[in-house]
Amino acid sequence: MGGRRMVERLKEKYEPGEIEEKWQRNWAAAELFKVEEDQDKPKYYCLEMFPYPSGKLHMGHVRNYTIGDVIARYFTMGGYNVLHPMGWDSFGLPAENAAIQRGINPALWTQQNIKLMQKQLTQLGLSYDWSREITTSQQDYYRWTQWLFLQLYKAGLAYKKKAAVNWCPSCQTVLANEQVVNGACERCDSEVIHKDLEQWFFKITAYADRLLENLEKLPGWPEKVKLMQENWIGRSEGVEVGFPLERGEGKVSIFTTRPDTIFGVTYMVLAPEHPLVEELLATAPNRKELEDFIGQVRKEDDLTRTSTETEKRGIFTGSYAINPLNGEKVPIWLGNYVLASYGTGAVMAVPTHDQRDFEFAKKYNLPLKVVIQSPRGDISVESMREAYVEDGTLINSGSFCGLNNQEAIEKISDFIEQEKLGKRRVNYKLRDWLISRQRYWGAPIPIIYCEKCGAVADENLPVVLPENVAFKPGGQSPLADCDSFVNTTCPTCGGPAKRETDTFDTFVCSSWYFLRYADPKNSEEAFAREKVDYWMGVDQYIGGVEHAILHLMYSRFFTMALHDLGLVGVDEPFVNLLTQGMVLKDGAKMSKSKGNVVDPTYIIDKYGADTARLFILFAAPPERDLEWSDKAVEGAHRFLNRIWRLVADWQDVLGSQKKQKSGEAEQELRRQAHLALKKVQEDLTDRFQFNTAISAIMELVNAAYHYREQAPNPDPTTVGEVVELLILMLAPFAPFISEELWTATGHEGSVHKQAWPQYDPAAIVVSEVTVVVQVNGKVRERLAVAVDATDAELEKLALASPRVQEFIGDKQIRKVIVIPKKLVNIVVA
RNA sequence: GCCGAAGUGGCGGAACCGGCAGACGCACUUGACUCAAAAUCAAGCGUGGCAAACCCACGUGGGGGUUCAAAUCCCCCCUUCGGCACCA
Repeated sequence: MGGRRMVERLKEKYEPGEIEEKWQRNWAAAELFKVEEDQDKPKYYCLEMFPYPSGKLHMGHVRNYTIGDVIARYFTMGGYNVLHPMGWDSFGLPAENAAIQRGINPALWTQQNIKLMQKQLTQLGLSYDWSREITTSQQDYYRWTQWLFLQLYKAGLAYKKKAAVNWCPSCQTVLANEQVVNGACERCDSEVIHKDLEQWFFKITAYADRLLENLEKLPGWPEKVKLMQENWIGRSEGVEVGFPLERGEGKVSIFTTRPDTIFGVTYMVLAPEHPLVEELLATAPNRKELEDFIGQVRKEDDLTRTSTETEKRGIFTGSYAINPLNGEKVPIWLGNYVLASYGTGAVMAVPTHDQRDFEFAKKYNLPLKVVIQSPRGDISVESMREAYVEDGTLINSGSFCGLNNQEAIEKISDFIEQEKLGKRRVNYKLRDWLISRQRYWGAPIPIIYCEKCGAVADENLPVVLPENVAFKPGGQSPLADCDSFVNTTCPTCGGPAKRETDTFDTFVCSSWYFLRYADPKNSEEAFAREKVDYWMGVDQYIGGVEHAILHLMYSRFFTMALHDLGLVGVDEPFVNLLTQGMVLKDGAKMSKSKGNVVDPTYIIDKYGADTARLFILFAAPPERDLEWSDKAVEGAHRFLNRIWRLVADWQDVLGSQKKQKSGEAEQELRRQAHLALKKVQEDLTDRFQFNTAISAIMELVNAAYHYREQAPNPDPTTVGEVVELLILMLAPFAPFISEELWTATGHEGSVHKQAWPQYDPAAIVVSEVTVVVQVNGKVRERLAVAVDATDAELEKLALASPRVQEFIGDKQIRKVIVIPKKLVNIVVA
């Protein structure tokens, strides 16, 4: 405990506005939260997902950053060297829209917004090391985004190809699969259409297996998020089998996870986009009908096309293939329910054991053949109402008859491979990540197209985004029209060449920002490996669950790829992940359109940041959704007032030299303080239960008020210790008032640089406990008993109670269960 | 349709490994202070029974089960939220 010095009296009233502004200034001047690598302390990297600088902080941000701040401050007090940075994910459409609609320069608009938000974050009392601030739209950052892209490009992990891609007509750009939600753009909700375009991709599928397997190495991630990623990657094992065409040389390759049902194939279905279709059309007698069908299906939008609700439709092509396992002739159909983009774009159809095939076969009167019999033996074509998809025994399957179908999957796969009919294959739902965007406000893709040399990497970085461009209301990217940008020379041959005019998806920028924080000012390289290796991985990452797939999977991919290139030591970026719940008002997410938005600035102005923080931490556990309540905010404010008055009241006692007797009341108060400390510590260490930690502090304050009532002459030693502990444990939650009270109680230095206090186990010890006595499981008596009472003594005491005897009456005692220090249960019959 | 999470007072929530259900806060009621109100302090506050209780019964979405003992474990069902959605 530091020495006390004479201090000014605290004002009677708690006035957060004044003190919060004062400490904002003092902390900034003292660079209180600046960190450097330090080999003598354990490091702790605490990170919250950085925001898009919209210019206005919303409650979701407040919650996200408050949670992170409590963790950062708690670990700092716990002796860790804590990295707690903040920055801006500042490329993106809103800046460009502002330019188009209001003629504002996007860079300037972004810069202004950043200023506004910085101020709001500072007001919240967040302990960021602002010297590490990064802005993804600035050259000193995006040149390294470009550089990292080139490293992936050279490693064969970035490529350009023509493909049917998602196009948002409103945003006027392509989208990654992950950005399409129910057939609509995740940003603006417009219906997404398909376009055949040449686009840049990252080969994330090369990491599909690792992204999946590594999930097991992430025990600190919520199961929910891991499951979502697992489903998104969508790994399935099966075999790819070639069905030779009846006429001609070709064959139709299909992918199936159910090779055990291959003897039950009665037809096959191709996607209308399948490359073989054109060939089949040439010889088809019903060519016109087929073309009509294809035209119809292709016209349908994605949502209808892929909905389970949509009726399955198909048409026979007139051609046949041969089932290579039994030589049967199999008609080839086209169908709207087969996806060109998954597997081979063609399926074998087993209507008896696949529900989709069953429905299709029933509709078009295609034959059915049972090849798996249920253990009850009741499966027959005649009695079937739906496909039989359970396990069973193989029938009608040549030499494989009699096998259990699970075994048959292996045996038939082996056979297919031996006979070279096909081979085992793993398929993924995951597609490569489409990273190019037809927008202006993003990092330019550093590629130059030369007529002689083709696509050439531009190593002369940064490729600067030109500032003076014309924004047109049409919504098209102005980069393509910017001649001074487009026209350049080829780095290889020096001849005339043109630049790529697409920019990166902003998710590319945010896939490595956590690495840059380790070395944010480096102008020679993206980051020094030793600095990144010191700070990585992120010990605690905090953000909204809406990034469960997008940002969190892209960042994992990036980290793995950079690890393989030898640029970073870790291959997983985030060790522990906390996904915080939403902030609701009237049961719904706060949104402008619903008119239920509560402005954080308004709350801070009215009650102070400490109140806002305390409310948001207290109202619900962090993972759960939080319902906003004006009344509960006032409750949080009332609590801080209560602490303020207590300390103000006791200021005289603290300064007093008078020794008072330390009696039972003092001992009890001390016990409460150390109990609270233990509870807060446990709640912050094991799991981030801020709500119960705060309730423990509230109980301590209640106990202190109780003591004040009881003891007209409070003991300065006890009061001093209790107040000191109270302020220390409040510090991570409500940093401003804690700092003010810390100073006002005569301490030197910042409360936020103090070591977390250790609770005194001796202070917590009690001599007596209350033991509950039950008769047949119902509580009938409570006894005050010595803590060290033996089981036998407890039983004796319980039976001696007249009340207990009353309930036992003349019944026989069957059993007595004794749980030391807790309970005695007497079982009677 | 499939996968996952959650259902506890008037409300937000607590209850760690099966051991006193409802901590803490909000709302509400009462008392003190005040001419009065607000603020503050103190006390009460699951439902039903009773004049009342320190008494009794019931009570953690519903139904069953395991156990001396279940909010907690098992089975079935209902509701809400989230994710995926013809992935062969």
